[in-house]
This record gives sequence, C-alpha cells and structure tokens, in this order.
Amino acid sequence: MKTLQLAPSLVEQVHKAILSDIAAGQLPSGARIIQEQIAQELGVSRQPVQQALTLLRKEGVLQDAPGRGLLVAPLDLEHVRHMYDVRAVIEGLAFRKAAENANRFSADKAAALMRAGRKAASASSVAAMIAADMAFHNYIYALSGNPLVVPTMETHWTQAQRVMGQVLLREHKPRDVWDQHEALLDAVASGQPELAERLARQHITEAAAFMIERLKAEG
Amino acid sequence: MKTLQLAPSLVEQVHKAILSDIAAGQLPSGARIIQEQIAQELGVSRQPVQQALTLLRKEGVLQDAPGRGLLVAPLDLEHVRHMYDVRAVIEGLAFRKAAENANRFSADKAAALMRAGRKAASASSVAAMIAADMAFHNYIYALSGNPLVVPTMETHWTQAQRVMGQVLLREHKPRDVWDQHEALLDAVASGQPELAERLARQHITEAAAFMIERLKAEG
DNA sequence: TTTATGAATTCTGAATTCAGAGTTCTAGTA
DNA sequence: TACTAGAACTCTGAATTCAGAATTCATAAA
Repeated sequence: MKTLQLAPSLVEQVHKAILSDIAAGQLPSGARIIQEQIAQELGVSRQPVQQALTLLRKEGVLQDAPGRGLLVAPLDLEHVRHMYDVRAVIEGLAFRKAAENANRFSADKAAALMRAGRKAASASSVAAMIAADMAFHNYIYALSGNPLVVPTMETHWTQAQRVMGQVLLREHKPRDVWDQHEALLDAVASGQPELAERLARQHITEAAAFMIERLKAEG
Repeated sequence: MKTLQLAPSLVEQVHKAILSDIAAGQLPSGARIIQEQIAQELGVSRQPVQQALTLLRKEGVLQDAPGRGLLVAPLDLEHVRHMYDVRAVIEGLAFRKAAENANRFSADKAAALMRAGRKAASASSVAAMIAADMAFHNYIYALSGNPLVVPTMETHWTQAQRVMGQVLLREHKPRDVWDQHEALLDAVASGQPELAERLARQHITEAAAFMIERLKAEG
C-alpha cells in the first residue's frame, strides 16, 4: 500500500500561483502586492495569502515597502548579477558532489537529457529550452546527494527563469549551452570533482555575462 | 537622517523564541509542537504562531507529522553535514566578495567584533558566543555587497544555531574560532579574494568536522 | 482478554472580524 | 496659486471564530 500524498495547503497553492505570475510577467518588478486583491482573485481569504506572502518575502522575491506593504523585488542588473554569483557557487557544490558520486551516474538518463536539450535548442522553443535546462540541473542536484541544494536554489531559480524568459523571448538564435553541459557531464561521469566544480562555476559565470549583456541591450 | 528600524512583528518574535527554545534544548528533537500551547505561553494568538511555524517548517527545523501536526526535526548527522557543505560555499562567496570590497573595510568595526568575540569566548557564555559569531559573519555579508547572501543563508543559520547550541552546551572548553576569524579579516582587509574564499571554506569545513564529531560523541 | 466500533476530544487550516498605522484627498488659508 | 491641517480611506497585523479531520478513549462483542 503506497502512502497517498496529502493535498497541498492553500498556502502552498497561493505561493505557487504568485510565483508563476511573477515569472510570467503578470506581476512586473515593482508592482504593489495587495493581500485583499490577491485573495479575491484566487478566491480564498486573506489568511493563507498573508502566510504565502511572508514566505515570499523571506525568499527575497518580494520586499518590504514600509508603509505600503510589499512589492515585487526589482530585477535590476545588479540583482541579477548577485543572483548568478550565488548560483555559481551552489552549482559548483552540486557538480562537485555529483562527481564524487560518479558511481551512481546514469549514462542513459544523461543521454536522454542531452537529447531533449539539443532538440529544444534546435526547435527554438523558449519554454522547452528552459524546461530542459532545469531538468539537466535538477538531475545533478539529485545526484549530488545533498537534499538542501534544491530548496536553497529554489528562489534563485525563479529569478533565473524570469531572466531567461525575458532574454530568450527576443533572441532569434539563442546561444547553445549544450556543449558546455556535455563537458560538465563528462567531468561528473569520470569522477573529477575539482574539474566539475570549476567548469560549473565557469558555466554559470558565462551564462550570467551573456544574460546581463542582453538585458543591458534592451534596457 | 537615518532610517529608523521598524519593530519586529509578532511573527518574527515567535520565530525567534521557538528557535532559541530549540537551541537551548527546551524543545528536544521529536517534541510535538502544539500551536495553542505555544500561543498561550507567549501570550499571543495562534495566528502569528501559525505563521512562524510554517516558516520554521520551510527552514527544516520542524517537520510534518501527518495527523498530529508538527514536531521538532531530528538533528541527524547527514543533514548537518549537508548544511555545512552549503554554508561553506556561500561563506566562500561572501568572503571573496568582501575582499574585493576591501576599500569599504572598517578596521574599527572589525576590531570591535573581534573584541566581542574574544570576550564571549573567555566568558564561556553560549548565547554570547553564538551572537558574536553571527555578528562577525553578518558583517562580512554586508561587506560582500550581495544582498542575496543573507536570505540564502538564513535557513542554514537557524540550523547552525541549533547545532552550536547543542554542542556548546556541554563543552566546558569550547574551541576558539577567533584566531581563524582574525586571519579571515586580514585576508579581507588586504584585498585577497582568492585567499579569503579558500580560508572561509576551510573555516566552515573545520567547524563542521568539529561539530559533527561532538554530535556523534553524545549520540 | 482481546478486538472492533463509535463517540468525544484535540488540533489544525481557513474565514471573519477588529484595531491601528499610513496614505491620499479635500478644503481652507496665506 | 501653493501649502498645510485634518478627515476619510486603505491596507496590514493580529485576534477570534468556525469547520473539518485525526486521534484517543470507552464500551461492547467475540
């Protein structure tokens, strides 16, 4: 008999709903967040909304606007830079640990991820590209064996998604990261922690430079 | 005109109170958490307590016990190890960035932090030692110029506090980290990012080894 | 004596209500 | 017309209330 999963509480649902609204651009940077309004739109009381908001604030997605509640944290260049700085070191950790667990590496799974990524890249589907990228990194997180990586990265991923969405939308020929991903997988599969960490940090740093460049271009 | 800090909300106060109860051993691992009870003890309604609890659960300090609410998460060694792994790389980032901002380094502030830390260490006050340690690291976070470090570390700090409390409680002669802290400050003050990062990671890794050793000893 | 059934209790998530702080709008004055 | 005082409004944090789900306890039957 398998344990049945308990229904997600309203708090979690509201949390997710707000987050995806932000990622999709419904709630742009600097937008004011009014509890009552959100509660009405989602058809719940202010109570679960308030809890979700304190969560989001702790996560840095929202920020205090003393006297007028909360607003969506701005996605300015500095912020993006900082986000990628944090991401770089955590990805470094994840890849290093994953390489230490090379024995649990699955060549099949890795090949499937690569195929999906290359296909999305050639099809120029923004949503598919983001999904493939996330799937790739999530596989590494799992392989790292550190269950804290995912929650720690969660916030930064929502930001990263925001950035990628923003940038990829107007790129006709987005840069292909899958050669880098392949090199990373090689380092992991062959059990080279130091190399994997270095490559991972480099990978993210380059991605950051690219994204920031493009964001600057469009203003 | 300097911005005046707003009073901490009840949620934050409750959060802090529960955390220190756990760190102090009042609420041991596995203890059941009853909202009503906590609310009465602290003289507030269940509302802020509930919010604080959802926060604590997100942070991993409490865990779901389906059907009977929440309980204090056990402090297992693997978890602590993972927490320190994450902390090590983020501290590395913070110290590296801080060293890059050596021009904003304040010798006065640093000296004050060192004094407070050494004093707490010699006085063998657990609470003061934890507070001094946090103050030291928070100074570096601020100096790093990356506002995402603090929220990213928050979760891990709550765990770290718990571990330190647990260990320091029964150490008569706790290990003195302030020589290491001094070396770290030197690296930052003299603007050596690489060195600062390396030392920081080493510092945390050693702390982890020490804490895990002691935790293992008491079982 | 052990097991099963159902009532009572306990506890939580969520809704509703209340009070206070801040902002905005309006009117009056210089 | 520009500025200030004050009323009205908006929004939040917190308290209280409500409803439902799970556990525990008591009782009856095998």
